[in-house]
Amino acid sequence: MFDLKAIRDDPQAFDQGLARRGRAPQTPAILALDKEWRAAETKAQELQAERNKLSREIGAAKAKGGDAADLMRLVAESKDEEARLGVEAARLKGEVDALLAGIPNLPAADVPDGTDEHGNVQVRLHGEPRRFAFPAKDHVALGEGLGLMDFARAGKLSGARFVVLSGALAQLERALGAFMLDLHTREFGYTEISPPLLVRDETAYGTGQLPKSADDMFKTTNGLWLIPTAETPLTNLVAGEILDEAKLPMRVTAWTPCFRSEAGAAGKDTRGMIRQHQFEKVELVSIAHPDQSAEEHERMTGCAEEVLKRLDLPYRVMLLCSGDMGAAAQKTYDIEVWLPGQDTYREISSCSNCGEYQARRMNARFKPKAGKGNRYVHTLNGSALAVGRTLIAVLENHQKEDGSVAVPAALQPYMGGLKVIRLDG
RNA sequence: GGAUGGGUGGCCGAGCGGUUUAAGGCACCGGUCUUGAAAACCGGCGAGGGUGCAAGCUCUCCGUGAGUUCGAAUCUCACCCCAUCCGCCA
Repeated sequence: MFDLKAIRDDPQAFDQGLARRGRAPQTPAILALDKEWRAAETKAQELQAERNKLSREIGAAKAKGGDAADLMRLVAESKDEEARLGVEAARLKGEVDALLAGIPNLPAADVPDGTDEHGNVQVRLHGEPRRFAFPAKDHVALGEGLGLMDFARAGKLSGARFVVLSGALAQLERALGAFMLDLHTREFGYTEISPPLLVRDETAYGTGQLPKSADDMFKTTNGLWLIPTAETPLTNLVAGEILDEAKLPMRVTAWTPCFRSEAGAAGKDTRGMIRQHQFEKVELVSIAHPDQSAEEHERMTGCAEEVLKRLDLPYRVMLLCSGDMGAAAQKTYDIEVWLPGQDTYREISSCSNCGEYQARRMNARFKPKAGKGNRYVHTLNGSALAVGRTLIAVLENHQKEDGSVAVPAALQPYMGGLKVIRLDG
């Protein structure tokens, strides 16, 4: 959502921002509707003011035991017109709001221009792409080879894009989630949250999944949405609230399943665990002061990177270009992990600063110590990390020629001291 | 799922058809007093919008949405949420 006043003040800047995202100018339509709405609103309010005044006079007359029939007739005369204008104003405002709600966030100034992922810029590289003296297997070959990753049975239970993990791989998934949570809570000051996995329309709207991405989510028969990411419940924790400035930044984390219908991804990443309807993810969310959100964004990205460092996984950090960012983001870093089985880097985390885009939709504000009024907070979210894809990365990067997999030292305490996952267990 | 009681500003809480312009308190801000602080006292203090250069004027908001009325926080209906009890249940 956007500040209508800012759009009125500088429509050019707004459309230029949209152009960077490859969007057509929106302000002519917005401002035309806005003008109509304000005209209707002003007229309706004038009639309301008049009616309020007359009603007070009626009250006063009746209190004195007088006759108010003339005044009451006067009110009745303008009633239809007032109602008509009121409905008209509400309709126009609804149109403006609907238009604004569908527009993506404007890119931050330091986001590179571009139309797709080819415009992204590498900002950091950590480690070297791993090479083996033997042909690298992908996670499917490794997992199935170990007898611990079963797509056939998952298909029997649930269909495509599901997996059954067992034994040491099920344990590895649990170890990864627990390790990540411990890192973020103990070393980076995040508060662990166990949120609902089903949310209402308003909640999905607040973070921007609705109205645009309804097709990407699963809906229950009683109208709730299965969360596509813990960003949704975590960010909405502060919806409708006026926070104490001293409490910022508020940092929360959760390890949850995520559910995605992958409606537009037919044929993409159909092999293996890369793209599933259900996966686990540890999410970081910060509710930050507007002056500190850029700094918080860097910090959050660093927290996600730390997970990869401790698991000894090579990665690079990409600054997304204007055309490749999600709708809510004003700036996004993707972290891509090296996958030897695919001989490429694949996204394993996405850390975004959403500025006040989500805060406006959620009506999440804080009371500044200095100055008057309330200000919108900035919201940030980042995966740290996507557990399913981290599991893939561990398998592929720590594989050995015989198909066994070394457990990174950081995870061994979470696996009962297990050092190597091998065929016989 | 059934019954009952509730949802009022940042928080607590009164109000249950017309000076509500939402009492009172807490918190917060400014001031007096003080070496400083506390206490006490005085004053200020909800949000969003329209209009205007501005001072100001004005509209909306008491869970949400409809309705009754000249006039609704207050009455009616539906829905949502919370609490308690009962039922069911991991």
